[in-house]
Amino acid sequence: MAEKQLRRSLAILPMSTVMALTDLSARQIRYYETQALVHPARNEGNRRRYSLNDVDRLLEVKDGLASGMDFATMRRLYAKTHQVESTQLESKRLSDERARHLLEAEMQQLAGMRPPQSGLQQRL
DNA sequence: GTTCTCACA
DNA sequence: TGTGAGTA
Repeated sequence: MAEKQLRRSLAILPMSTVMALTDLSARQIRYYETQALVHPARNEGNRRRYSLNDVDRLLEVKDGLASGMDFATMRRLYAKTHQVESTQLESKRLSDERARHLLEAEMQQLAGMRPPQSGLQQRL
């Protein structure tokens, strides 16, 4: 099972693939990196290589931004996400889906959007 | 051909 | 955030 988590972290996707998967421009993807929102690996030729987790993160950043969140907020949010994922791996108590909903709920709250008792929050 | 960094009539 | 320049 740690196998799946490991594969998701393999940085093998080139910029073109990530662009297609996220519908973001190369410019935006690189910019988010300067904002410490994603940390792609580099190959021998200094080309960025993204993992499935990176793509996932980029997608989260995308709608986080759409919800009016700023980079600082998302950075803080991801620091928590790491804790959530670690806990998940250690205790095996949370499924990937559940962790994702947790993240989304937090995004909503931090963004000061919908009240915490609506939608996502209830399904947790 | 693709991606990288840097810079901005 | 887009785009063009000059590379690797």
